[in-house]
Amino acid sequence: MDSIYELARRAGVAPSTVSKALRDDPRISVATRARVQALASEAGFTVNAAAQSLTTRRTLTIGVIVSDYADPYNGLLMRGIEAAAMAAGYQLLVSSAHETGVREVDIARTFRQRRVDGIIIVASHVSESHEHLDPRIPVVLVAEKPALVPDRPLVSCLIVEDEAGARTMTQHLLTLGHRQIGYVAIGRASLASDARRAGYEDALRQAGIEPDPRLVVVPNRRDMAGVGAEGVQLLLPQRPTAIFFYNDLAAIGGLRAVIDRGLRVPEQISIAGFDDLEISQLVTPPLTTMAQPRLDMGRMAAERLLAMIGGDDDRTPMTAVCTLMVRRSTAPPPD
Amino acid sequence: MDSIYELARRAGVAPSTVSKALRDDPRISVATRARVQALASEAGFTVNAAAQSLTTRRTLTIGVIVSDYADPYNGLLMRGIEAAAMAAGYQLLVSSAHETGVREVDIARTFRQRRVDGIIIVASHVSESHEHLDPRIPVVLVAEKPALVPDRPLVSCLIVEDEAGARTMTQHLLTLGHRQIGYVAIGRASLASDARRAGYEDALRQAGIEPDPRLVVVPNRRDMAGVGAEGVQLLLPQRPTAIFFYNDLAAIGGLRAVIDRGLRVPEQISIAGFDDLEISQLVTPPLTTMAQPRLDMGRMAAERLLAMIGGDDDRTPMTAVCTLMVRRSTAPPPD
DNA sequence: GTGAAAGCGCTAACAT
DNA sequence: ATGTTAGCGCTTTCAC
Repeated sequence: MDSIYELARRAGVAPSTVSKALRDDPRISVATRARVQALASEAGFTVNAAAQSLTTRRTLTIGVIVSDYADPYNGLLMRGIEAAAMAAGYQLLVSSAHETGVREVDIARTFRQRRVDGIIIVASHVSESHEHLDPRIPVVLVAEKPALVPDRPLVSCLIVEDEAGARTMTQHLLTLGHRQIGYVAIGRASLASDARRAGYEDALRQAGIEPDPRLVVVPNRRDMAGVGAEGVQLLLPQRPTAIFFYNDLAAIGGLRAVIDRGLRVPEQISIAGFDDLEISQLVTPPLTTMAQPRLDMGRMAAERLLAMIGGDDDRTPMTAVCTLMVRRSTAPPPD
Repeated sequence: MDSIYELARRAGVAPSTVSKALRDDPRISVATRARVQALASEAGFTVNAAAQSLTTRRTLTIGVIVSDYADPYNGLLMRGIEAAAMAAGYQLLVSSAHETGVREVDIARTFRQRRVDGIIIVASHVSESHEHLDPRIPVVLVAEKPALVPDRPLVSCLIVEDEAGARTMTQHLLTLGHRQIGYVAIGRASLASDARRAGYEDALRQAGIEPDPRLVVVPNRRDMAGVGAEGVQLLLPQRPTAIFFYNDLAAIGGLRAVIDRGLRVPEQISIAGFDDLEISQLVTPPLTTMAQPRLDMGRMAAERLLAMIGGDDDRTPMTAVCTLMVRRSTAPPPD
């Protein structure tokens, strides 16, 4: 029993009738629909999706490229994407672009081969991957810079307000009285890191402070916690009273390093991050950070993609608004 | 250009020749193989996976059921699974069983419908899900109790040494001199939590201490950090000098709660977890915990599944050995 | 070394 | 309300 023909035989109807009945097509009488469905579930029969999509030309599959499964930033995003996708009857084919640059091309190729109905690229330093993608299928880029998003049909993006968020955070630190504020960027080319730095410098200038380039460091370490630790090491000689890190993971690594040097947070030095990971409110002291509505972002991305799959081509970038979460890692500077 | 027929026409050969050429079948001359492949990549052509799997009866797809994308426990596991799967040319169709119990049936159904070649169920309190699965396709259960794993063909499992790990951890605390050791379990039925409790009690008995039921608490909160916090609240009146938590997330929540009550860790109270999440070495103080080789576990699970897909039916449970990571959250009790 | 033909399991027109 | 037929795009015998 693994085709509709067999079921049709058993039910004493035509295959096409079974096909329709199984999809609850109203052209089939309620009675036979029920009968066929009962027979199917009794026999544990499910239509073969491959055969189905061969005729319908839709796979009901969304390809998701995620930077790394182990990056806690992605979790809620995935949850949001899945929620919206599932609600619309779509499944997720997931691939991570973890490290390996080469692999992106492969991912793109597999997605093509599988004829996914659309693609979501999450939080990538993977920006180039969409260049390998089939231009006929819709793509949504999450947390990508508009500058990197080609303005072409079926390509949409969701922007995080990095610059504005960083400005807000820096203003928070300025308001507390800090004047020596460091920024820890990340090494590999990251427009998000650049944008956050721009917001940081902008806030300083608005406050009449000329940004001191020695207060901006770009660690070489590849892991985020390492970036934070190295950032602290590079920055401490400049005697900052507050350090703003590219993201929470770096901030938590930095926090660890600062504490290990015997400094007290926030009494002697303030620490701030960006992202608001679930863990950030649990570290000691709880981290002041900019929250990103990641669950909603995932949902928005998936919904936009579904709209594009449905034929809509609204490409206006979506925007995720960040919210300042003031916790205990920031306080006025020591006198 | 979206079928092999068109390509065949352009190449001036038969479709079946293209089919073979594209798969590098040695029966086709090197010359035509090269020509066809060149033509294909030039035209951006890829074979339709649906059509392909309709004939071959393989989808090269592994269905993965993961408890929750946002659970940091799963990240490395997924990474391991993907690494092994990709290496063998398989893709991952991922679904989370986040909360909603009902959904498992749906996931099972979609996996059936899509004819995935095998299924990996990760870290589930989702244990019943395999009951809905097609008995003809291989399944690997990760971090499941053998007791819950039906002994039937094509069902394999990877066991975490919960009891032994918990015993080791408790012995560590005993060795430090603790006598009043609390255990924070989790509310929802969890054999892992039960097993860890058993190991904990066993170690106590071995040390000549009769386990005190009042030192074991089962919080009601649903989120892990909340479980930890509530556990602390329930346990503190019993004046434990050390608390062993079901897992790291709970331990970190508990750590937060203990510190918020003005207690110093580890000077006044020791804290221990289980799992060794990436974050656990970054909290303050860094957490003493049992490490699970999660990356390898993922890899092992996938490799076993691939073996089963390949026809092997070795069902002997695989075992993940845990390692004690002594960090700064544990120390001798105060006098 | 290459080709012709049948069939994988389904859906979509088009009958009836 | 149901049945017939012709594909969807591929692989697989089996011929040549």
